[in-house]
Amino acid sequence: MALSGLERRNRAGDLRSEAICQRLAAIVVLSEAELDFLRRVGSGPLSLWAPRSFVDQPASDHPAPRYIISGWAALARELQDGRRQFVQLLLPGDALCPLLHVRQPQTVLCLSMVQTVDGGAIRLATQDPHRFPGIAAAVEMAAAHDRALMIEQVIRLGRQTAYERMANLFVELHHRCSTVGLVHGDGFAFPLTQESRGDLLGLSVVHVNRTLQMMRNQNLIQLKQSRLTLLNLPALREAAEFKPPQVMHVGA
Amino acid sequence: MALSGLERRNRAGDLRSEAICQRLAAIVVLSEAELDFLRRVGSGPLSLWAPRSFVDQPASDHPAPRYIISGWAALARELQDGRRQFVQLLLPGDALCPLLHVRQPQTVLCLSMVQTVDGGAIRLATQDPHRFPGIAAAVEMAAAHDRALMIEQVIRLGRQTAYERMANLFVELHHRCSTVGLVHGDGFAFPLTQESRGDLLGLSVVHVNRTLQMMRNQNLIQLKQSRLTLLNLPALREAAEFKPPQVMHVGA
DNA sequence: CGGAACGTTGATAGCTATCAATCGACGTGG
DNA sequence: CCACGTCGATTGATAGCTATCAACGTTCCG
Repeated sequence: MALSGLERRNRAGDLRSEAICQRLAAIVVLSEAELDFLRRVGSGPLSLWAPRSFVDQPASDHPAPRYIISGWAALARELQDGRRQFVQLLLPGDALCPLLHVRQPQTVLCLSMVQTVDGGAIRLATQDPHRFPGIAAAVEMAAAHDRALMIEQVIRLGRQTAYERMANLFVELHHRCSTVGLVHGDGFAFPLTQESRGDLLGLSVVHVNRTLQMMRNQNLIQLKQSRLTLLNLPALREAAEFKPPQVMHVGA
Repeated sequence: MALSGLERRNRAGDLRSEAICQRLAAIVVLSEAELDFLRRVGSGPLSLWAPRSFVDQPASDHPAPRYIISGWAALARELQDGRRQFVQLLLPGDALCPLLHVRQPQTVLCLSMVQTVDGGAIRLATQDPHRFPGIAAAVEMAAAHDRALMIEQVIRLGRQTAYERMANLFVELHHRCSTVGLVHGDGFAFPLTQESRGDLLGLSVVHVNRTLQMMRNQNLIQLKQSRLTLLNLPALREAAEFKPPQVMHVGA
């Protein structure tokens, strides 16, 4: 069937904004007008980054945030002797502006092909809470949610064993992917190499591999062709001691 | 000399708010009116917590933040089997509202006697950026600064050795204490037991002790009677690979 | 076919945890 | 005043988790 130019644009925007809409709508109920607004964000110009590329930091002190439409990235830090640590993973629907306001030697590294859209409009919406109460609240709470996830990362690295860390990570990612509609049958695309997983969990590549084998042998997971399936979510949750951070709904 | 009631109140407020004023003024230049405003915050009612006590979480979804006037606390998380991890330390001048908007099993544990004041007025000031541009900007950037410190915590726990972690922590604390005027001659009050240090750095008590001995034997630090002195700050910085996160000054 | 990237496996070393015991400081009650 | 218990710091011995080194297999691609 034929679509007018406007309809096609909106359709494309729909698809592109899907992750953003789902992420924010999972936090606060958004009005139809607000969803429309977010869909228009998705019809703006796209940016593309190749796997392994670094997202260049804008020179401006107050850059507009960008939002990930598809693909995975990581906020990474490298030590002088080459050791590397990922601070957090950035998934579709997440904002890509982690260095805001502070100068620190972090970089944003793309782990797969990454598509982003400019989030300047979303920032403007947050500054007009009268017109976009839902968006304003959701963006604020999404930041609190991200903070809660960083706390999880601290717990993992500080007090959990390799096995627990990995289980915890898998459950967290399942939850996050599920929020933005990327999970199908408890499986989801998982574009991390074992080296990346090591950098995220503070482990060596070799140990990542061995821990993974253990979970495979216990029939807890299946991982092939960059697709991770959690075969026994309850057991993984138990081992991980992971509870998804629950955002509280704010009145007014 | 005699002081009027008002003057005395302001003097007391002065002293009490000192950490808050210094913390925020270190980020953004504050006008005299804004400093006065913060001093009045300090003359409000105090709350006291004993060492080892937990700060009870307010039932409200949107509680007013509290600010630490004196003493140290920690945002802590306990695992089911008793393992404990501190996520971040809370020092004088820091806001004491780390669980905002998200339900997670964290607690705030006082590591020494802690005095706080109600920060409701400060939150109101941040919502009136026209009247208090400096305070609004400073509070926002202080949050970004806290986030940068949590990133440091991730790096420590993920990729640094016990020795590096401890050096990094000491340098960070020196920097933070220095910002709020608590450092005298490269030494500052350090109310953490070795167990607390372990919970913060993801180490066992025994290993904390041994690492500490090593640093003592190298004449890098001196720690007695709950007072930590950094004898060789450059060497510690080198070992820690710590760069204090620099807040960027935002235009308008 | 060669090479690069990634995954896998074995052997070894090393860092850190755990267990246990001792010591000093402190406060309390007899 | 002293015995006692508690808390924190310290030390030694041992175990265990994880890193490192090295080699090999697999897949993919030019």
